[in-house]
Amino acid sequence: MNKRGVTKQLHPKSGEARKISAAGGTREPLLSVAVALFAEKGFDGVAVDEIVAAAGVNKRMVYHYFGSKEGLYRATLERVFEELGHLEEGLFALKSRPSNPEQALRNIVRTYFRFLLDHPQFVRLLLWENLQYGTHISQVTVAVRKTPMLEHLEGVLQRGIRAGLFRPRLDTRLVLVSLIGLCLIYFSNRHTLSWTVGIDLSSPRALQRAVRHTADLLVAGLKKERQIPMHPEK
Amino acid sequence: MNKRGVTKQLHPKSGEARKISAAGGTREPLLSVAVALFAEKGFDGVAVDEIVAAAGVNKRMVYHYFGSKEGLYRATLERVFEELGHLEEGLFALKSRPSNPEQALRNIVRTYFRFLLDHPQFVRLLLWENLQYGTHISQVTVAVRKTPMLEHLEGVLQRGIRAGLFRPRLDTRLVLVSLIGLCLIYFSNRHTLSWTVGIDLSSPRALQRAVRHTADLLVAGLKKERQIPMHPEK
Amino acid sequence: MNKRGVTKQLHPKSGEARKISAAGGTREPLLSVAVALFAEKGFDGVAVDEIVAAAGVNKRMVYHYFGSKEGLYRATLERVFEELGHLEEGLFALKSRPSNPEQALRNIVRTYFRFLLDHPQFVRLLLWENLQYGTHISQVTVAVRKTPMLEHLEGVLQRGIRAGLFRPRLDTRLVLVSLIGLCLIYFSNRHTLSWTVGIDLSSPRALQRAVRHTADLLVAGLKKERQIPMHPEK
Amino acid sequence: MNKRGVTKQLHPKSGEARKISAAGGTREPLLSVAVALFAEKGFDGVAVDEIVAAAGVNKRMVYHYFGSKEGLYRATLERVFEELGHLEEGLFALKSRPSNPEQALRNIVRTYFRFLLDHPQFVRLLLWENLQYGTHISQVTVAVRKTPMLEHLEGVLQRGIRAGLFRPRLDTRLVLVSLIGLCLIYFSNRHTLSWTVGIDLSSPRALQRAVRHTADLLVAGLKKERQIPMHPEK
DNA sequence: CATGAATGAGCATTCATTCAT
DNA sequence: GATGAATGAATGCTCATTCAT
Repeated sequence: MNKRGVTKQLHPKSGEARKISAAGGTREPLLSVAVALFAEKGFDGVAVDEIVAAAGVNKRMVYHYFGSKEGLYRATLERVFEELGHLEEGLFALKSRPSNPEQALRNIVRTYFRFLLDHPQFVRLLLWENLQYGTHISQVTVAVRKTPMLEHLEGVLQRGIRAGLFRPRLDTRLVLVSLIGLCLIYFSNRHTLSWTVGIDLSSPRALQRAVRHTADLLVAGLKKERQIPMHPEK
Repeated sequence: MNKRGVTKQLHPKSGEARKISAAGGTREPLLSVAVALFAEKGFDGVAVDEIVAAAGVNKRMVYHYFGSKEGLYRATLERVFEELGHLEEGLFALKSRPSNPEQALRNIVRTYFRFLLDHPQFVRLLLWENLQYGTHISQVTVAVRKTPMLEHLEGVLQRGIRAGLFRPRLDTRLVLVSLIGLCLIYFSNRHTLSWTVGIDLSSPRALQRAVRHTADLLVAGLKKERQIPMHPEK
Repeated sequence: MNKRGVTKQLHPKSGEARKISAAGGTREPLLSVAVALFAEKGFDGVAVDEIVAAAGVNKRMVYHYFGSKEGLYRATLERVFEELGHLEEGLFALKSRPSNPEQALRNIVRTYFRFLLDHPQFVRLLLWENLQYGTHISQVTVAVRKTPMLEHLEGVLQRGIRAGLFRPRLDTRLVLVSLIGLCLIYFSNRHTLSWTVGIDLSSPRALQRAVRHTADLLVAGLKKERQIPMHPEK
Repeated sequence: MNKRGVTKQLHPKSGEARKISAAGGTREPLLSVAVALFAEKGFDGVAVDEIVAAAGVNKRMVYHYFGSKEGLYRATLERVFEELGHLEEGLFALKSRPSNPEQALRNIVRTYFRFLLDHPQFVRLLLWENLQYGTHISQVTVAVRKTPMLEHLEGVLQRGIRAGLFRPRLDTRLVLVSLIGLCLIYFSNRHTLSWTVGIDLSSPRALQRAVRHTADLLVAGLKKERQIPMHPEK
């Protein structure tokens, strides 16, 4: 009762040994390939066929495990956003090593840079998602979670303020946004910046300079002005 | 990038007839619709059919004028970057000349925020492009040009440094990157920030606070430290 | 900008001459093939690929002309229901040849049988449609039209009633339903009838007997009872 | 319908309980669901996934018990035709025995109408089958059997003929076909008739009228003509 | 008996592009 | 310059069926 009377041929693969997946290894390959490809080309830029081909998996499995291309994409976001845990780990290292507020702030900057550098797929998926108005990520429960960085930063700022080092009345969330913006820009706009601003960040040295510059800027930017009031600015 | 590498733009051929039909032709509607759609959905997210339908133009015209979908996309980038050029020149020539360095810097921040707010299509196209590693924009001659803002900022910084207000040895390009990052983050990552940081920028008030915060941070961040070294930190 | 970098090959057909369709003959082949296939297998039983293959037409054309498989199906219904016009023609022949009511009725039965016999695709599509609760046909404007047969039958019945031949108070519509039922059953249930009732209608002779039987039954069924009780007539 | 969360009831496993669970096993749910779905949408219109989801049964069971989708379909036909057999026997054994031929005939019509009304699934499966040229039913042994109604009708007709009430030389099989056609048309073509003839049978009253009309027509149609040949027709 | 994972072919539909006029 | 018809290769998704356990 095949639609057009085509005689069904037996699965030709039944003879050969299955390649890698011994027991149930098709979900994982799919997911890890999806992470790579979606990060690289975005949701619209990737074909399901591409993914299954790269994963060496039957196309049907995407729908078996994830329901749809979008389901797979959501699973991808979920998986990658768990990497924020890595940022937490870096954070833990920061916390356990108590330092003065300025050093703590510099450490945060370094940690952020390192995280962005180490997780390019996270960075790119984040940017794709924002360009799509967060449509998909809003359906991923894992992602909707305040970053622990906020709490940490709050502590650092408070200490700095109490020590008379930082300006009072700092809004921690705005500071964090600025911090993120200062770091992320080097990754999110790398390509256009290299033309319009003439800066290239492919070399480790250039990156190091950027980190130092960023930390200097941020630290100074939060500090209390202790100028001997001689210039009537402001 | 073209299927067969054909570059083909036939462009204004028959000299005299072009001037007239340029106004009410089909090239213009195509281009302005393309700007809107490509900005909204990215290159892969838009179908040529969508564009021609919205422009009320025959599909063939895309290939007539632009050679390919990608050609149209490049023309889109070119168009938008051109507009940017005019805008920038106008903005800085008039606005920020007569103030002291700090005010000038604050002006730049305000201007940048306003620009990002007023030109979401430009912002989005820029972000799409970066996610595609600048593949398309590298073929657009117009775009490969230093932003006039760099020169303007250079002037402001120099004046500030000479006045003893800003730190010496500032790398203008890094400062500009920071400036852009500080402003752009509110637009490029608006959606994920609202979750992870808990900040929402849809209200004008929130945006105003963000602008002031950003300007404060940047100005302070560039200032010379005048602290009386009396605190035993570190 | 091909998704996977597949090199595009030139249309291999550009060399050969186009088969049949010189100017614009792809809509017609599609439609006539669709009539045959949909009648044969029903909407769900036919693949679009089947249709385009049989019509020797590119698949895209289905969507170009009809929008969807369902659109093509609707066009099919529309086309086939126009064949009801043929029934009208037969009807016209009947009208122009005035006869007594009984003969007129017998003629209608014959006409109906002939129509059903001559338009098997119409019959089958009618049945498929009814099994789908008339979902598709309700969207075809042409079809929603009272059959002219109703009017004709009304005339015949009235004449018969006035002549004292037929029973008064006959509901023309119910009579028409019965007429249709009496004829259609030989076509709609041919296959199961051959088993459960043991009747086969493949031979012309068997069909002829069925027609006579049906006409006899119907004519007698409408007649006034004139029985003089108890008299052995004839 | 559930993608991964198939409801999976684990069934009574422990050996001895099996004899009992034969009654409430997985074959039965499959079959009864199949009857409903195949009747509703036809063979091509139903997906195996649909059936197993509705039955809450693992897909494999279809192939375990029935070998294929078509096997399940055949089992469906078998099941429904079996029920029909029991029903018919009961119906005619009891109901129509003690009446005079005319009343017996009217009883048959009423009974048939009621049967069609009460067993829409049977009716629809019959129609689907006919549209597929009886391909599947020909492989169902149970179904290939003369309906007991034929015998019953034969008796009624003979009694009527002997009583001088019905015309002699009536072909019982053709009469049965007419009877079926007269009744079935109201169900098989309900949807198109409502348009072309303008008759609607959704109300019980309309149906009652149809039944009376049909019985009148059939009874009269079989009666001996007793007209006094006095009308100069033709 | 029962299950969930797996399969290859096929599904309706859409893509960017080109042709004839 | 402009149009609508045409094209082949995909697109996301579903099909009936089978495998290992």
